[in-house]
Amino acid sequence: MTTKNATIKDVAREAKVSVASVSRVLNGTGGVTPATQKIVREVAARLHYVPDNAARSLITGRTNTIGAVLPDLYGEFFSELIRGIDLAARARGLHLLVSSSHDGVEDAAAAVRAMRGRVDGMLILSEYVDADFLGNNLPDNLPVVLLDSPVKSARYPVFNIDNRAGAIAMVRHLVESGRERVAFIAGPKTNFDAQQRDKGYRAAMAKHAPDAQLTIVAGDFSEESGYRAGRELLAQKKRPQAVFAANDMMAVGCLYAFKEAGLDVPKDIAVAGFDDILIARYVTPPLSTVQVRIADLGRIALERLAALLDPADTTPASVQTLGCEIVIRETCGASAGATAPRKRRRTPNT
Amino acid sequence: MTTKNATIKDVAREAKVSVASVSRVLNGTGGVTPATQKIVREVAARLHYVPDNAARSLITGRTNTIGAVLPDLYGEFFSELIRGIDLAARARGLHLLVSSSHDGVEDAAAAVRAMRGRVDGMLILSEYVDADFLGNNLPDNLPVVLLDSPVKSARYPVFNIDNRAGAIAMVRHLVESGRERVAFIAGPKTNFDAQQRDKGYRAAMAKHAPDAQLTIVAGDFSEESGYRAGRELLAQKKRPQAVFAANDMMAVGCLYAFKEAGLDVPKDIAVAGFDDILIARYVTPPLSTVQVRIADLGRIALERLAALLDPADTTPASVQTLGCEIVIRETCGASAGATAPRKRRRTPNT
DNA sequence: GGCCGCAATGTAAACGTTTTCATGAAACGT
DNA sequence: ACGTTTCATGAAAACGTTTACATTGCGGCC
Repeated sequence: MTTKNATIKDVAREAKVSVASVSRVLNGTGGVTPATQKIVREVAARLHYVPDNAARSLITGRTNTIGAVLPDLYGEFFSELIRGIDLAARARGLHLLVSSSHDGVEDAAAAVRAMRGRVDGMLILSEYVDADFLGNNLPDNLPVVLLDSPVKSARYPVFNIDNRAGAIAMVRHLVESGRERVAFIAGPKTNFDAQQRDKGYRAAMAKHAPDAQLTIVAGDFSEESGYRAGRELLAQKKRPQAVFAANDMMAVGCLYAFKEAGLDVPKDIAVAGFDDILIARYVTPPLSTVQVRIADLGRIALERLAALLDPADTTPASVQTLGCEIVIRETCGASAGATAPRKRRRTPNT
Repeated sequence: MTTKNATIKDVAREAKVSVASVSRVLNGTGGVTPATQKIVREVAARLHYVPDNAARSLITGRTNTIGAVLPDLYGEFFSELIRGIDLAARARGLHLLVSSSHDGVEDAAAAVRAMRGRVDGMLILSEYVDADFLGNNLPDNLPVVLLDSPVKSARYPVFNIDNRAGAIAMVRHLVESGRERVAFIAGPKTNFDAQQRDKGYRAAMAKHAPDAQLTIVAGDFSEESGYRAGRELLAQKKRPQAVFAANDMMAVGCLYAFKEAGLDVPKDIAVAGFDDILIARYVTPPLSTVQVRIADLGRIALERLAALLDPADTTPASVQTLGCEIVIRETCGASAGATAPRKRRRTPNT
């Protein structure tokens, strides 16, 4: 058994047919007698023959693989995203090549280039990627779908989360529940989601609480930064009535700061986050947040990409936005209890 | 720019050299005049030339890609595992092809076979995989590293978590803290980790609480099943003094059942889990658990696989076991407070 | 019976690289 | 000045497939 791997030629020789016939049988191309088919299959099975994908890709120009370029694999966001992508890919018989953790535009470029000839299409989520970047680093006929990106191009479909609408809905809820002074804990400056959520916050405040002063403190999406932001807010002369954090981890950190200071959430101050990560449900009190169906985002993006793989596809590229849903839990004053109906409001898709 | 992608021939023609020289320059094989190098590089850059990986793989027999076969991508365990793998792979310039969600041995076999010619080696974590399976579905010269597997073979290195020692350490701690009657919530019967944790529980009870009666209720690693198990335990005539769940999600579910029943954890009953997932820290009270350094497991396994990729490697295959560490938090009676030093006990590696 | 058409099969080119080997030129030692 | 070594370069084979095209054989039809 320490023999070399069987090739199509070995099968052909052993079955006393030509390689073409073997290929035809194994690919189901048709035009082969049932009798020959049987022989070929038997021999192939006996030799444990499996076609070499490199050779096949070379000639067909297809790899049946799609590449996913992500900034990192850390945290629930990416794990859910990749899960959605993987599930959808698998359903279509596509393989998934992941490439993550690039810090810097050069690094990202290398990662993208390294996929040449390895994938039929790419799903890209990276703050370093814009239209120029793609034009310079990718063959121009390679299907690409962008995630969470400000790029507006007729060439690349984009799928975004409706961060703005989600933020607006949450701020509106907070104000309507009687809390005019809503503070905001911002995310990283270069993060597209964070920017959109920031904009949403400002827009909602302008509309629903025009008289309240804006309070925005910096954060970087980490729990630690949320904790610091919480302490900073406590130190202010006029404490806000509610805090809206640009993501859940910061909201959790903020919650700890308030708890530490002896505040009663939500009575003294309300807290809300964004993402609806798993732990949002488990902190005490359970965290109100904006739910993003991340796995769905991955699935939808992959489905679009899969459609693009067919050269006959002519759907024009467009920017699509995925609605989110606010989930009101106890940090905003929802009644306690696991069975309490949660208030939800969904922002529409597209 | 809607031209066909440049090949090495295009570069050669344009640079007025042979394809061999282009190849040599771009691979840094040496034996090329600095002058020619310069020209080639310039032309390559101008044409946006990127070598086709399929062709390269075909001739070199290497793909610089490793495959990761996992049962699912859901939950923190797998996301951490894949993250550890990815990081280590990236550090070695290896790409990562993931394949997940197979339910059934045939499905897994297809997944494994489909990787033929796509990867240089594989990392496999699957309950369906044993030595026979691998022998039947893989070329016998393909490097493979197994994760979390009962397989003992001179052919395949295996990396396991020391579930047994971890379970023993936790049960011992519970008993030593004055709780003799420790109940166990078991995991899925077919899951290797779950089996080992079960064994550890029994061994520890036999040793440290030989007089206590064993109480084992079934579970399936889901929060829901933990909740049901918790209610089942409450219904028993003689309530246990502590509950050790085979994973954290079940422990959390169990915690809810107890909370719902008005019990005081840890005063009335102690609870412990296994895995140390993120939410263990965030539930109230914070959950005692056995910490598994999952990302490390992925990293170490990949490093071993990478070593195997070098045909000169002669290290014999062995089964290695990664120690875990018990983390005592409030569900076992540790003092509250974020800054309280957490009691930890580490079981040794290997 | 010869011819046509069709289905099954085979032959060989092509895919884009790497790499072995041959070639020729330059550098070197005597 | 001449043989020998070294070095840059090029030509061509090889990798394992798919597929366009050629060939074969055979039955049916006139």
